[in-house]
Amino acid sequence: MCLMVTGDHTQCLYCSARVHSVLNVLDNEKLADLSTHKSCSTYKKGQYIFSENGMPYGLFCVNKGKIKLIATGFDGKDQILRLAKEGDILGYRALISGERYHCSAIALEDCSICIIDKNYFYQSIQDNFQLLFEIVKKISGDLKTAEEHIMSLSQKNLRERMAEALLFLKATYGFTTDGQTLNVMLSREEIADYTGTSTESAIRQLSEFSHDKIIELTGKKIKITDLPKLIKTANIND
Amino acid sequence: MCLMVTGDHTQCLYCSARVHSVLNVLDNEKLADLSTHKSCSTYKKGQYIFSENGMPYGLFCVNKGKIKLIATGFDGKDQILRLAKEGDILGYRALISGERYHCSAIALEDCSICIIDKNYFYQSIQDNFQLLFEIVKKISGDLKTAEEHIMSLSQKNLRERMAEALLFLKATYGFTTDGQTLNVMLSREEIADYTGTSTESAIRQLSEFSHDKIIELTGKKIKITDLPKLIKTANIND
DNA sequence: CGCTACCTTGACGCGAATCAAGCGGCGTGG
DNA sequence: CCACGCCGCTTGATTCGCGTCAAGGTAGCG
Repeated sequence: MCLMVTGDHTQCLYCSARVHSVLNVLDNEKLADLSTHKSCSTYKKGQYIFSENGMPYGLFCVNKGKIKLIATGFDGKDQILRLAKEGDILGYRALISGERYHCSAIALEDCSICIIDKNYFYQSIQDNFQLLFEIVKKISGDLKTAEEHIMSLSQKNLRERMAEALLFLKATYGFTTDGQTLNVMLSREEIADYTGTSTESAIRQLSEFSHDKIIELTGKKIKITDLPKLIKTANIND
Repeated sequence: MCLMVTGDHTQCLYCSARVHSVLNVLDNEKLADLSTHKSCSTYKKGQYIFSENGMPYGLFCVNKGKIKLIATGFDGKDQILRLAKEGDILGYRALISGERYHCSAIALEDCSICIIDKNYFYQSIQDNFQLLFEIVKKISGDLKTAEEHIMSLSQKNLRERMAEALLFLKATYGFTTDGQTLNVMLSREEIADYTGTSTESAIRQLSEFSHDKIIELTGKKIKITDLPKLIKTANIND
């Protein structure tokens, strides 16, 4: 049987993001049932999907669009903690641990997102070892990423961290069709918020990379012209 | 029936650390069975329990002692990522995600630790939703802690981070019987490795706290004499 | 009793934050 | 259609926190 992936995301079975999702471990029958326990929304660029300190009421499942997860410091400066794209789930950490959100999710571009009912989700993971196991692996990956970020922030200088940040963006969103340009448009401030620096320093570092012929900058587009040199600059050991 | 907690940790049923462990969700029968699928070891202070890049062969379960989890930077400087104590499990992240260890575990003092067979562990989490769920909650907590650490490193100055570090040690290991002295002895270098600074700067900051009458230093003992002021210094929002 | 590992303090220099000012693009309203 | 204003980008000047280097003290251990 050939699966009809029509892109009708109200029907999980036909969701275009299905193959990239941890929910793909569910069989067709369960996916069809899932569709009856969720609602769909769209979010404009810049809109909050959920907010720090809010209580989760469901699991977010990204059908389309890019999202940043941020925490805001006491002085108002943001830190980008994670990035998400289609097929990703959001809000699983708070849902699993039964806590409030400790960060906010904001749309980086117009998004289409489904919300799976909380109780249905709890029931699903109890009935389905594979589903919970996939989610644990996801959280484990996030933990590893976070701890690598800790290493980076505590031991590396700005130049190395910025190189890592660009490589992280590449790993997360990939390139556009030209095979060199990062497939995501972030403001300089957002790049700084991931890297853990000021906007001005981020700008200076990017323009230094540009002078070093490692990248090319055109507005918010970033083209990586010398990937080996960028990797070398990042000083990654493992 | 009254449980015999004799402290014989070769029998999980009677392990003194049981009540603090995620494994406590198992019933008596399962705990008894667990004892037949594990081995016990002791580790001297400073000894490696597992190493970065090693393959996990089982789940470590701490019966006694304190442990640091560290990652070593390319310049040889360590970063303390997590701390563990009796009742804690170790090595679950790599085991779940099926990867190599991305950090090393080192005994901060003489330890007694059991190793649960890997395949038995996999079988246990498949047969027992509650066990896996407890472990997910544990990893979720670790992720939250790690992301708070990221915030701290990227936005706070040394004074705030050091205050946070002392509060973290208090939250993890608590006080000794006097109700003020941290129940853990770390070298200045280890404190620096958690805080993300140099040994010299850590020493200077601790001695500044001492002058400010926030703490009292006696060798490696740290007595928190003004907890409210320490909390205020840490600038914690949530 | 001496060696080694850890702790402590001082001096210095650099990386990056901060402050300030000018530029450019885009959307809105006259 | 053009002018205005706002927001993001960029660059320069200045400051300063903290890392690094150096030297000396102290405590524990064989």
